[in-house]
Amino acid sequence: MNVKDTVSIGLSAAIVAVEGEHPSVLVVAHEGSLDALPFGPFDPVDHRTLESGLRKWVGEQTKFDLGYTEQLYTFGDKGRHLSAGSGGRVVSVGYLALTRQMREAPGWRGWYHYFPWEDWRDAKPAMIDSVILPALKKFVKDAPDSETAELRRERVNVCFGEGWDEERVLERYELLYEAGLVEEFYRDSGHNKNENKNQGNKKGASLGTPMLFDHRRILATAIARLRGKLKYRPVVFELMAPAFTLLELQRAVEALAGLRLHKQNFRRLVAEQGLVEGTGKFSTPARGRPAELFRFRRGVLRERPAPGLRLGGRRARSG
Amino acid sequence: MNVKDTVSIGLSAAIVAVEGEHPSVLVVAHEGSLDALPFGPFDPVDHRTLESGLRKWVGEQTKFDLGYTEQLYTFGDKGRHLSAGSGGRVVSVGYLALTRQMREAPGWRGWYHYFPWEDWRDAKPAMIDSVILPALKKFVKDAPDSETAELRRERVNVCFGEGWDEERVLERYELLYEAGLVEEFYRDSGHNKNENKNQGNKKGASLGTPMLFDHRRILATAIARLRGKLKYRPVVFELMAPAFTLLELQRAVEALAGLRLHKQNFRRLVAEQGLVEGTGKFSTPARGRPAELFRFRRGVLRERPAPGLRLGGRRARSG
DNA sequence: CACATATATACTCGAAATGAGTATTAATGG
DNA sequence: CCATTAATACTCATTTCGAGTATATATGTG
Repeated sequence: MNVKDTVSIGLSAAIVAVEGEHPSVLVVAHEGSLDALPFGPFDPVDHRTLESGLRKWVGEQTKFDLGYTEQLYTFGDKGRHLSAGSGGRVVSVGYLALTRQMREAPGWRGWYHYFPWEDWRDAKPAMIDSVILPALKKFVKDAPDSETAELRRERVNVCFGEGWDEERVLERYELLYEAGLVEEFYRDSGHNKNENKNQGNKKGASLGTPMLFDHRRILATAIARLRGKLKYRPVVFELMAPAFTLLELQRAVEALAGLRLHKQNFRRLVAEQGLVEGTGKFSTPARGRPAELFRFRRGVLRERPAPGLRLGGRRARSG
Repeated sequence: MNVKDTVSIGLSAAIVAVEGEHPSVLVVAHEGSLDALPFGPFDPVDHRTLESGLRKWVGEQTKFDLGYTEQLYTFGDKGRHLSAGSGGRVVSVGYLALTRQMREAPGWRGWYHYFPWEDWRDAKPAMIDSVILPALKKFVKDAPDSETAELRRERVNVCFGEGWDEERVLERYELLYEAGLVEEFYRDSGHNKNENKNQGNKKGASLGTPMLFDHRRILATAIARLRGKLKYRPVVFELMAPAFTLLELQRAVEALAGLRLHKQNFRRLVAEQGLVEGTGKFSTPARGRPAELFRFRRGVLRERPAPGLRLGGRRARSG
């Protein structure tokens, strides 16, 4: 068997935590100073399942125990993984993992560094109108034929047009990739950045912080999945301390969704869903009225078919 | 490199079509006469992406054009997939694929053969009360400790208790598997069926038709995913002929969801969403008033963020 | 032809969920 | 006492949903 015919399997994990208003992902330092997700090869001899292989590698590299984990997607695109010329084909399986222990591990980095266009909490990110849309317009115009142009136009509209859908993180990243707006595109294709006409950014700087291999794509998948899951599964609580105020809970959800929510309605929702129960204790804030501390009510899982926080209320800051 | 160290990648597909009221999946005959999903190797040299590899061999083997495809899950469990003595490890990537051409290919089989408890269109399947729930009650009672019992009770309630959630196909299958109610459990564990006390079915017959390896699990994943997707993505149309009546569309959705829908509301929904447009032509039924033929409006994709058929209306037959 | 049958299509109506407020209360620091 | 910060209570119009009733248009039968 030729080395070039072999397939090896890479396992990568997007390990997510939220500290206050900042959703973060654990990254490891790497060659070329590129951020990378903790990853390693799957060893068919040592590892009984894909997930146990992942846990082993992550444990060795980060000293972290993974709690909740979920398989995301398996990527096998030619040319998307290799930068060094080692030859064999790599198929990579991505995982999402949630944890609340953030400790003082040095590797945590806010995920909006990698996806600055995904944070709409304060306002629509200016870069969308100033950089992204003009460049994508060019991408549509430069399509080889009118059919491709129409397809591209539709994608641009779905991804960045009217009605922001916070779940389409992956679709947006893929579109930006294909349009040559993220660094990884040039690395993967071997083209020089300045050759590309679609380049919307004059200075040659790409959008967001790039990552090693296809790790940014995996992270995009993780964020998309997590944002979707929030709505019908009480996953936020995996990221919260055992006791929290309702505002802290709301801030965490907002951080993950990249949106502001209507405070009163958020509370109504949480109360009606029976997701939490009061502890009788209260927060001691520096200023302002103390809020009651709540804990997650495990019972919901028994009662409700789909307990989650269907967001919806996209609103300007009101509290 | 030792042969035993190599990993090969298998691609399996749940290829789904709907004929009238019957949702079907393409299965291939196999050793031991067990039904199996079509399975093909991923070729790292020929195939640019996993999905293109899938399309290629499905096209070669079945002469079918896949429309919509979606990756489901990647399994790598040791011993769970025996690659006929060749020794190497197989990691299998499962896909859901939709097609409308059913032709006279012999391999189509209704998916409720494999999951008879999932079809609630006529009524709640009697086997749930007569066989499943008693057996699961026993499964709860036989738990090694009270904590496990409580967990099992919760799962039973979520899966088969009040409020049927048609999307939990995989959860239900996994529960039945663990409770020893499906054939695959005995095959995988090597236990004799009659040893098991949890066996709720006196005759020793298991629930539903078993499949090769973990293919029934993959199919359960496919059905669950498809049922979920129906609600926010216009995937049904991938399964419909180019022109169809609204009742045909409704029947197809009902077949997939395993539920009856309220006819008038279904029409209202379809109309409001702008999912279809009339063709001006009419059906010519044997009896009854002819219905207008509709076609899918591709434009929705441009206009709506999440066009789908959020079902909801679980109702007795009314038309 | 009248009529049973099967289906399509239109319209109604109350209940619940949603989105966006206003108003009031409880704490703190100066 | 008052400005600030946040919690909490309550209101209200709009939309969506579930479940009907009513009527229209075809066929084939006695």
